[in-house]
Amino acid sequence: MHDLKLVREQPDALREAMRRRGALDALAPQLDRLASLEQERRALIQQVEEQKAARNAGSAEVARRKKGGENADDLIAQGRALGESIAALEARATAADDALRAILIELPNVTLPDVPEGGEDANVVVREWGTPRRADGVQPHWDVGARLGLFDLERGVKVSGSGFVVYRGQGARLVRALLNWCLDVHAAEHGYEEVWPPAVVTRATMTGTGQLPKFEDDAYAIRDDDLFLIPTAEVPVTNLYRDEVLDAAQLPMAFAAYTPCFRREAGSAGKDTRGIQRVHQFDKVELVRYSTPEDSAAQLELLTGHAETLLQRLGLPYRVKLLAAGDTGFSSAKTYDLEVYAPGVDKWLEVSSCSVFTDFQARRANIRYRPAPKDKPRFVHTLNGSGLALPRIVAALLEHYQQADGSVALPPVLHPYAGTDALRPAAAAP
RNA sequence: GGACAGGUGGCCGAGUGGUUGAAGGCACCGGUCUCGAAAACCGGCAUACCGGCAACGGUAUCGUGAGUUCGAAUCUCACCCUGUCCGCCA
Repeated sequence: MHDLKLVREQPDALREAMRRRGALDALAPQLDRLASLEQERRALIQQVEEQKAARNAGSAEVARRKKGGENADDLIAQGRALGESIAALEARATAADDALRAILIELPNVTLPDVPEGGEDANVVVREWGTPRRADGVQPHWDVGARLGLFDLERGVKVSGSGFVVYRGQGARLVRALLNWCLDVHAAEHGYEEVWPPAVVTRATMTGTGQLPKFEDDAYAIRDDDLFLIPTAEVPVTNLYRDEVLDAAQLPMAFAAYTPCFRREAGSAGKDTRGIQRVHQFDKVELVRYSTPEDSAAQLELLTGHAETLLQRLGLPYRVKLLAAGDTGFSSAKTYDLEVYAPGVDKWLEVSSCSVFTDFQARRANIRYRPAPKDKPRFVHTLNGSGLALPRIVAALLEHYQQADGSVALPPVLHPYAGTDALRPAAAAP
């Protein structure tokens, strides 16, 4: 959500930001409307407040006269007339305000200056790590998974429908191992507080981080209770401090949270869905940071580095992509995607997305901090990034570490967590 | 799910239709006093929006939303939340 002041004082900046996202054509009518609604709203508010002031003065006079035993019928009649006029004006002001907010809440964030303009084609690979394994002769992960009995796609469909996976045996253990290892590294080495939040949240919470109202179709909803299954731990964790004022000394704050993530993936049917590349429920450890505005750019680099550390320790070759404005998410001001190379499917798989949201989410969720004891509260900057998102990490491990004998070696960091140094064919699952 | 009680400023707490944005206390800030501190005393101490260069003026806010009224923290309705008891339960 943007500041109304930006709408009024720098309409060109807002327009330029939308142009850089390639969204100006689509949003130009709304931007024009925004300007006129803003003026209308202000004019109406002035009239309403003027009349309310008159009514308040009249009411005070009624009180004074009644105390003195005088008649006040004329003033009461006058007040009644004012009341009707106020109600009419107020209805118009509310309508203008609602229309204004409806547009404002669906405008994406302004990207930072160093974000390239344009769409997906303008994304920039800023660095690469490791040497991708040659794709020749590498089995895709779904074949490996089936052969080793790591997951059961058919029965996932039976139980929950298309897009749901059952991990089994060593596969289930691997998922648990990865999650525990990720959390341990972030909590013990990177200074994150571990949190275990609810996976079901209210409409207000979903709105705070920007999932609603625009993307309601993407979320699983529990309609009887107006609750939603979270698409990422970002949602409950960023909303932890909604409507609060933090002390400057508390910043930056850093949280690491594991949750299952639920996404309807409406509109992406058939797109990279083979195997476990895109599923409706997956597991992810999410990093969330709150910082001062001055510090947030540096915090994004720090956060991205924390996610990269994990990929390096897993020995998975990856690249870091700075997303162009048009490919940057609705709430984000700047995003790095981390992609690991999966030789079995011969693709770069997105396993982490690290973003700074500037004050966009903080404004929606009303998360502020006080720079110094006497200062006025300011909005914090929020950030988050995956560290890491699982199914694709599992896929990349199965493909990158495939051995000639049909087994899959595991990187040393996982041995104590997985209870083994490799995944080997076991007795076939029934 | 049922019954009762309750939600007032950073905290506690008064207030059942008319100078109540809201008594009083605590906390906090400034000052007097003091060598210094404590105590005591004096003063200050919410947020958002609108207008204004500013001084300042106005409007709104007593869980949330709607309603009654010239006027609502106070009355009505709905909803949310908290506590206690009962029921159910991993």
